[in-house]
Amino acid sequence: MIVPVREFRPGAKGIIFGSTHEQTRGRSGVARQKARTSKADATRRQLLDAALSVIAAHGYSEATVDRIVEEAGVSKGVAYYHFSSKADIAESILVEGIGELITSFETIAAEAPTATDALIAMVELFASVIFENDAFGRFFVAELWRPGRAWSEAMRGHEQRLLALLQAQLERGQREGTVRPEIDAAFEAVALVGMVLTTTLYYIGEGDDLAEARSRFVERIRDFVHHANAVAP
Amino acid sequence: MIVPVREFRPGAKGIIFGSTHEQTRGRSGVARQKARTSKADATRRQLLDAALSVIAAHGYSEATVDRIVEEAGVSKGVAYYHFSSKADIAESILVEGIGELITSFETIAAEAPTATDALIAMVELFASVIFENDAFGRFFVAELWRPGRAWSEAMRGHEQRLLALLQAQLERGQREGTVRPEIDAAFEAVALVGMVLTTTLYYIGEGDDLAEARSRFVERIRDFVHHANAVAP
Amino acid sequence: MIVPVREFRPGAKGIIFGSTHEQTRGRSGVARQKARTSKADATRRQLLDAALSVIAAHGYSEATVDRIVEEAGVSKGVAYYHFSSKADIAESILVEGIGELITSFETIAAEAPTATDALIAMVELFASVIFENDAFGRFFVAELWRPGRAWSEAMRGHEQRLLALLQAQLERGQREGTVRPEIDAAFEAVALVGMVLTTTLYYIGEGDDLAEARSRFVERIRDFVHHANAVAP
Amino acid sequence: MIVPVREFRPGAKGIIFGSTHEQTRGRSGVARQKARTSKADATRRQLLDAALSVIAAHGYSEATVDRIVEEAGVSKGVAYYHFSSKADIAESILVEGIGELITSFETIAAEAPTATDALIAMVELFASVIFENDAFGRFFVAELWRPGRAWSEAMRGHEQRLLALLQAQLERGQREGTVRPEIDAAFEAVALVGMVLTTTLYYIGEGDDLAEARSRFVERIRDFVHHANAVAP
DNA sequence: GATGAATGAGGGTTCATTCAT
DNA sequence: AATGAATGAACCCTCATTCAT
Repeated sequence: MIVPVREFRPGAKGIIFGSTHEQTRGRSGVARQKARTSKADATRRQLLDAALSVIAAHGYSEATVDRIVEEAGVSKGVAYYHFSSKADIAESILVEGIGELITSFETIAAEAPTATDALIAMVELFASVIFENDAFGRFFVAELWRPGRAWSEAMRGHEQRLLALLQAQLERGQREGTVRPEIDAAFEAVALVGMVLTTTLYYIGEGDDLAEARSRFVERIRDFVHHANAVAP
Repeated sequence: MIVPVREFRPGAKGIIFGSTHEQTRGRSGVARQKARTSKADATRRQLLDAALSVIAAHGYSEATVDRIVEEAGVSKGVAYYHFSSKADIAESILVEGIGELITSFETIAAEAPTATDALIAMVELFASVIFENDAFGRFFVAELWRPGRAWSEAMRGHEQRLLALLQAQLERGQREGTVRPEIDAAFEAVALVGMVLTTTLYYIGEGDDLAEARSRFVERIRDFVHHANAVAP
Repeated sequence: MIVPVREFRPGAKGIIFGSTHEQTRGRSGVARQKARTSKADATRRQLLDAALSVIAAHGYSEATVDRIVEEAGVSKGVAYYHFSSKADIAESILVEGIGELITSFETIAAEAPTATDALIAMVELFASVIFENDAFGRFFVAELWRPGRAWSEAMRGHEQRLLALLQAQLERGQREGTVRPEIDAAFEAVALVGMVLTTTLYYIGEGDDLAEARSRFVERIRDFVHHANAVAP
Repeated sequence: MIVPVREFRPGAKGIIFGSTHEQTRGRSGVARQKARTSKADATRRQLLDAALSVIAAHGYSEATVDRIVEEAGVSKGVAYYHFSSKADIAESILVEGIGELITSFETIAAEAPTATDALIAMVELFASVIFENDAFGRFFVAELWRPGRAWSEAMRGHEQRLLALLQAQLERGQREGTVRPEIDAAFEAVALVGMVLTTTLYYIGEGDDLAEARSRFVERIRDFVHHANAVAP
């Protein structure tokens, strides 16, 4: 019995769920203000959105600040008013995005009746999110294993928490007797993330009819994960 | 009964199997000559090796030609004598590396008695290769899904062939009744590549005792793949 | 009766008449702005002036951007902020310079009472301009017949208009009965430009006392042109 | 009465008259040999021909040694065996070409019955030569007034001799009473060269039917020169 | 808060020239 | 005589970042 994924969705906000404003406080020059004006906030959000689309299209290194501010329709100066560097912009995107994922995973973990339900819901949510925001997905894969990337501790921590949440459910499943005991939960968590990410992007890249493809895709991921992990009936 | 993977290995040479020289002829300015001197060939190989290590450490964009030639111990000019651009160097690495993988996969496909044997051998070989040459693996993951990458048709073709070889064995397995019929072979092939790549790099990154870790790792990949695909007994 | 050339001179400004700023708007990255700040405009002009002097001294190919910005006393970056390339800088000079010549020629054409007056005034003005700004003259000759030059359509168009203005007066002269009817006006226009350019530069190169030399020189050009074209009395 | 130009033509040889080998001795490494082998000579000639065509097409600065040796079908090493530098190659072309012109002019000067005959013959020959070898003509114009050009004394000397030969005939014409006494012979010589060069190239550039255009063209040059210089009847 | 002109280090690439073979 | 691999100085251009206004 699968927990309906939709219910786990937090109120729409943030990068990956298409929010329009507010949320994580950066460490930028504006952070000291108790309440940012909505104008400033809108500018910040515009910059993040523009940055995400530019980075998704060309990769982090090839994305230039010029291009980002042009896409955002603001001047170059503001970018450096709201963020301390180009890396700061990019990391904000990643941290916010993964943060949302973590929040959702935590909700799922807390509410799902069984480990199996939780795992399937997590994988499905993950895949859906990437499917609907491939810009973020593309950036995520590229950075996750990019050699020499220099994101902060915060970023590393976020990655670890995301993996830990999956790993925890796998271990819970082993205790519940629904996940094969010989499985290495840490290994499996990485495998899941890698697989979801790569297959999703592959599918999107195919240029199929997305609406139709998505449900088939989620079905496949679910099936794959199920068989890979489930104790034989 | 598993076909011993080792026997499929072609004579050690080339990028990913640690060759020392010779092999694929590039399309560089020098390519028209019938037989490059071994000296020139050595220089070319030095450049490729140096480039691979630099790119693996810092990523393609951050890798500078200056750094590559310094590592190779040659002048900047030769790099452009042997290759037409920085991208050409990088692509040569990728194409040669994937080319070797393809060759090995083809051998496996031709010799393995069953689809299951072939699949396991392929995945095992793939994982082993990445495990032993993480520089190549790192470059491969980074480029495979990098947004806006501009490798040539040749590169695209190589990727497709690699996936096709896996897909073919999955389909063969379905015909042989050992791979679940509801599986989408194309989807599965992508999932396998993504999973092997990401988990391998994760493992290497952990900094464990590699020698020991490797056999456990290969075991896990094999187990995962088996359960995900095999028809329940 | 010769129309006094001086009266045709438009208000002194621009490249060839020694202006200090403003005027033609380039098609550079900054061009979309409604009104550049005078500071930015000054920088742009400094770059053009510096470029002209460097190019005049060493030729386009030998002129380096480094040298130009050094001469202009600005950083390398601004050069590319105001212009899209080295070629763009050079072409701006040419286009602005020829543009001024065209404007003057048009004024002369409109005001001169006879074709003969117009022709003499044009040639005299042309020679004077080159005489006083040999940097521009040198660049002009070099580029006008340089093989493989790749200036834009705008540049080609300007050349054509300049020649057309001369040609029109020659034809007018033929109608007025003061220019020999057997003359090919198009051919003659080219001959005039080539001759003025080459002889002027030759004279300047001689290093004579310029002030004195100039009037003798203009006299000779005028005499030469007169005899070459005039209907015998 | 015009001296038939054709008779002044020296036996076909050299750059501009389409010779096949031999002639001016360079200061290259081969110069000490009393008699170059015909093989070496052929190579040298191939290089000069290739260089001329490349330079004519792209200009001196844009012409690369690589391109020249490729066009000549020889290796890069030989180029530096036969010539000391790229500039040496280019200058050899210029010096040989102008040298032939000088020789022809001297013949004309010695044989023409009157200054008028000589002048017309010279201009006609000059125009014909450029007309038939526009590669040389293009190179000549480009270099003659190129700022910062650094050809040797030999080159300067050749230019001076060419001008001097024209100037001498103009002065002879003044003594003979056929050239207007008020003309400055030195000035006029420069004007003639500049005009012939520029109009010829203009004509060639037009892409007209060359065969037909040429005679009309020569006629115009002759007419122009005649009227510009001749004492009114 | 916001602008856009300015900076300058450094990147990829070209090319005349040299030299071992 | 000839080859072609190798050198390295320079060149054009990019771009993250700063700062006066």
